[in-house]
Parts: sequence; structure tokens; C-alpha cells
Amino acid sequence: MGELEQAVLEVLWDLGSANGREVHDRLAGRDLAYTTVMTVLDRLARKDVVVREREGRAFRYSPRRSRAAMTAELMREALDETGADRDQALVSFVGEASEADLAALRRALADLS
Amino acid sequence: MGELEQAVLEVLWDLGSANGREVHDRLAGRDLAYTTVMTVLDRLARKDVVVREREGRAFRYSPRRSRAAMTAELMREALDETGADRDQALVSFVGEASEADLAALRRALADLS
DNA sequence: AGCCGTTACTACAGATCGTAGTAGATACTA
DNA sequence: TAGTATCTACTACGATCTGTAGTAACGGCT
Repeated sequence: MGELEQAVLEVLWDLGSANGREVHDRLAGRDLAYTTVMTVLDRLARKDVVVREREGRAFRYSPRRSRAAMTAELMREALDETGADRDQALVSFVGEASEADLAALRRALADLS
Repeated sequence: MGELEQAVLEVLWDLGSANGREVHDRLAGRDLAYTTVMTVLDRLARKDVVVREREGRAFRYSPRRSRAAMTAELMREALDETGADRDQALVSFVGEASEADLAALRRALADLS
């Protein structure tokens, strides 16, 4: 995911959903052409990272997954892809995690059903 | 990381370390030119994914991190990058993890120092 | 009828990656 | 010592992805 794609996705996560105009406005600081934003949204839709549905004559875009879910998915992909021994990888992950993350992990595990 | 780069890295992880010839031999199935393997090794070195040290007139390449460590690092990067609420992301990660992964996680946490 | 917002399509440059050739240096061999 | 094999260094080229944007065309509103 490119930098801009990421930024656009962030906007969608922040707003919940948005049309091109809204995303463009939110990225005013970057001074991008409206069509640039549209292109990015289109690419994200093509990659099924965002979903679009008609809203009048325009489209409304929404992230397919929540920020947290996408992050978790990326983590899982990392775990899957490198073909590493999963247990070892998790040991390594835990071994280098911050205290805060460890606490969060423990809580998450404890809260499981 | 591209597909080939990944494959080359796998070889290095399997062998511990290797020179170009050895990597090339290990990838015989792909029928690549020797120079192709060299190019890839060079790129990996440039990216600091592998380290190279002279070994006679040739070079010996070694992965900078173990497979598990690299996997863990990729997971951490995912956690860092999406700017998601870390706790939520970890909850999501744990929530969708397999039983085996959960067990491994619990063990890893329990074994912490 | 004309203007405005929107989409759809096209374009182009930069980066990364797969793939490999050539040149030049080094070393072994006959 | 000249030939041959080995290796690195440099260059190249096409494919894909990404940032960036222009143009055409369409549907409404004034």
C-alpha cells in the first residue's frame, strides 16, 4: 500500500465512509487534484480494500475492514507468509513487544469468550 | 519483498549462510541465470536484509535476522504502521487467531523471563 | 442551453522486481 | 604463461505499482 493510498484509507476510517469530494477535502493539506483522489479510491476499490456503493450520481466509499481488523490481518499475513515456524515467530514477537503491548495481549487473551 | 527475493532469503535461512553459487544451486528448479541470483542477493544486501562478507574472492551472504525474528518484525511493523489503536488491533489479532496460535501465544507470554 | 459535479478512461514518470547480459578481475590448470 | 572457469560490478529492459493528473462524457440544476 502506497503512502497516498494509506492516507486515503485513513480518511475513510476516520469518517466511516465518504465520497470523493469529502476525501479530497480532508486531504486539502496535500493539495491534490480531485481526480487524483478519485484514482486512488478507484484503485483501493479494485483491490477490495474499500467498498463503493452508489449515492445519487456519486459513489460512497467505505473501508472493507476496520483499522484494527486490517492491522490484525496484516499481522496474520506476515505470520503466514515468511513460512517461519509460527511458534517461534510468536515467541519472537512477544519477546520484543513493549510492556503496553504485552499487557494488551494478555488482556485480549483473557477476554477471549 | 518480491517472490524471488523471498525465495532467495528462504535458501539463506535454510543454509544459514551461502555464497551465490550455493544459492543458485538450491534454486535449480527455477532455472535462473547465475547473475539473476547475484542481482537478487545484491538487492537484499542493499536493503540490509542480508549481510555479506568476503570469503576468498567470493562473498558469503547471511540473513540479518532469523526467519522468526523477521516475521515478528513484519508483524510489529504492521502493528505500527496502520496507526490503529494497538490494543484493538491486538484484540482483533487474537480474536481471529487459530487455537494453535493462541496456545503458542499463551506459552510465549508465560515463558517471558 | 450552459455550467457544475462526477465518473470513466488514459497517461506518464518513478520505484521495485524478475531476469539476464557483458566486462573485468581473480584464480586454477595444462 | 596463456587459457579457462569463477565471481563481482555495472547496465539493461520489461512488468507492475504508485503518485499524480488531464480529458471526455454524462446527468442535473439554473
